[in-house]
Amino acid sequence: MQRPTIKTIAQETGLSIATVSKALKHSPQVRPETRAIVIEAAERVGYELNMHGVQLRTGKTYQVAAIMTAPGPKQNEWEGVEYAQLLSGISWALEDSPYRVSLYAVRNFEESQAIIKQIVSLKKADGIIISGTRADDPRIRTMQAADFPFVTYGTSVHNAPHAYVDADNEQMIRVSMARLVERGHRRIALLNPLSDLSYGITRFESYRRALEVAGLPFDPALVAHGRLTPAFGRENVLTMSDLSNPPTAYICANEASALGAFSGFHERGLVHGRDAVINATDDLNVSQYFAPPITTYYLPISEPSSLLGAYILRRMEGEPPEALQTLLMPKLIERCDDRLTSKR
Amino acid sequence: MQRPTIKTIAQETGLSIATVSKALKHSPQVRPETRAIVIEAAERVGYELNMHGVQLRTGKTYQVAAIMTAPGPKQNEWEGVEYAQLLSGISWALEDSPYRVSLYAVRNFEESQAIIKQIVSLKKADGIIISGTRADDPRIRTMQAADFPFVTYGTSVHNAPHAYVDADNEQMIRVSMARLVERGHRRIALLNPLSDLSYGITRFESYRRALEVAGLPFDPALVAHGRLTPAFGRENVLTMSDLSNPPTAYICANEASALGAFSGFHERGLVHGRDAVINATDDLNVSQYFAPPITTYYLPISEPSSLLGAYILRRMEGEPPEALQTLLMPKLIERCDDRLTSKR
DNA sequence: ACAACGAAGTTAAACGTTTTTATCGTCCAT
DNA sequence: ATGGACGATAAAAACGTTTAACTTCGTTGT
Repeated sequence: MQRPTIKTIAQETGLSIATVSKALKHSPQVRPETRAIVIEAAERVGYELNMHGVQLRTGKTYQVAAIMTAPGPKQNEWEGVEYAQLLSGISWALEDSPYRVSLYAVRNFEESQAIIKQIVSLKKADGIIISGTRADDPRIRTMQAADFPFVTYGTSVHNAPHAYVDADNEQMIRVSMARLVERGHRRIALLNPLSDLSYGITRFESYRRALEVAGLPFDPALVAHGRLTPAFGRENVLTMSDLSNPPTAYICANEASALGAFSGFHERGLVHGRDAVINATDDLNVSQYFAPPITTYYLPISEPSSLLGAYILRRMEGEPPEALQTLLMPKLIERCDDRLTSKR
Repeated sequence: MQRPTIKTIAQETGLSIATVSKALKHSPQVRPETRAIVIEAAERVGYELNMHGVQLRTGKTYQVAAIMTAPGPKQNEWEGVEYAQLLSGISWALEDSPYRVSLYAVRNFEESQAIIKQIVSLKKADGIIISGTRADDPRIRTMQAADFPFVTYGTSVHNAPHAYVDADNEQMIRVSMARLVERGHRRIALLNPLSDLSYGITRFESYRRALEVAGLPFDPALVAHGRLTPAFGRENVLTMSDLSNPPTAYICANEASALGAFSGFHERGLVHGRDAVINATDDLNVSQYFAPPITTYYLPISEPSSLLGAYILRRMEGEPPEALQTLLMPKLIERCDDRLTSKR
């Protein structure tokens, strides 16, 4: 029992394989009645398109490469956990298309660069989705130079525009800073991602501007850049709370570092709401389970992920990238008043 | 500038494409000198094997399907986050092979069943990796019936043996129960995964046996089955702590439910170490950042994930499944003494 | 009435491999 | 010298699809 091919249908209907092929893809060159016959026969024999034939003939792979930068296997840290939901969101967005998600796990930026060059030059996929963009990202230049469809999770500044999805980090920090200032905070710490990441820069710049607007001085001791692990959050709370003039609020870039910040509070005997508060950016809705629950800017990760999937499809169809750019504003969820109960 | 093929090399060397093909795959039918010439030419023209040709010819896909059961896009909960690390571990294990990880995100068990049937019957992959196994898992029967290579993350009881990797849940619960009993606990709650999951059953049975060994009564009110979200942990602490005879220890099946349990403690004003303690199974090393840090049975997820990758490769090579079965014992990390400071 | 045309199919080539079968020397035993 | 065996390479077919080029036939305009 061989798997049926278009040849099977051709024999079944007495037509040629060319006509069968055209009928199945709704070519206008074949009469509706003929098409009906073909479709009927296809269903009867249980025909399913064999992608390998298509791929060889057309050169298309029907694969979307998702590049996932995760820490090395030795390094077990709570980092990059949101990738799971990101990937399923993308996968679902491609569900009704012939495309599949092909996963490329890389350890660092250099590896992702190498993988992307390979995918582009060897056409191992029809489209690429990357995250962790830098302001001037060489991977983006590679893909643009080859006119290769791609979407980034995160913005960048390039001469040629590209498709992207991102949280609106500028607005988020601006709103968040204004809110804290309004609640009496004068020393606000920023726990930021690595400074070469595009959104790290955006957040930092927005932070500085917010300070200026509020007429507050900038103190470099209140800003940390690093990999957003719990360890990072913890260590920075430990050092910053030892300052002669410690911060009364910490803005954490994700929930992992916020959890670590709590751990630092516990170590130092700091009480959330009395000595200082923690705000976070959250995409897994986990900070509602912190003790106490904290105020977060919540962007359900399903939103950007399904957009990423939709955008890569449209890019592969040839749609210009200008129309495929979205900044999503996270929703403020106030779980704390965030005013300090006793002035330090 | 076309991409070079074996035809290019054939012209370059004056040999036939058949000889070139054989030379490149180290067939003994070709003289070493001839092979050297071929290899040299291949490198000179920058030849790379075109997978589409071999896929069509051989019928192999060089894809490993990873089935990932994640909650629907609407449902943003901290669940399944360990998939990210699981997937990268698998991806890295396949790195030096020609195989790639193809991702299939499904919403529930039924969907995963349908997808697997499709992959098997349409040969959309050469191997499958699944998780969330049930004691008697219809997906496993599907794959076994078709003699399709697969590895499961989680055990099952089937007449025919299959390749699997899992944590040693039986031992883990046994050790963990004995340790708590030794520290004076008489009312121990079990926050368990859904009862149709194989490891849920294993854990539950081990729990009951441990109670018997310790001479303690079984109280159904101290056992909960459910999706291991923070909400699950929280709600069960809330209801169980309201019992007239509440538990003094909670064994949580993962770190998400442990976090939720802490949230429940906070809500009820319970103090960890005084009123009750929480133990957890951890694979992301995150419970060290809880306040206070708790005792966990830690299995770095990189271990099972790289085994999964290695095993699926060996299964696809035809190795019998009996040799590809591993139970990993998590490491006990005591971050608390777990004796209650004041008898309730 | 006839060239030109268009609609609807067919033929055949092509994509890049692998693999079965055929060819051609060379060497050895008889 | 002749036949057979063997080692190394070549020729050709095949995997399933798409598509350019061609055929056929009925219709249309002059």
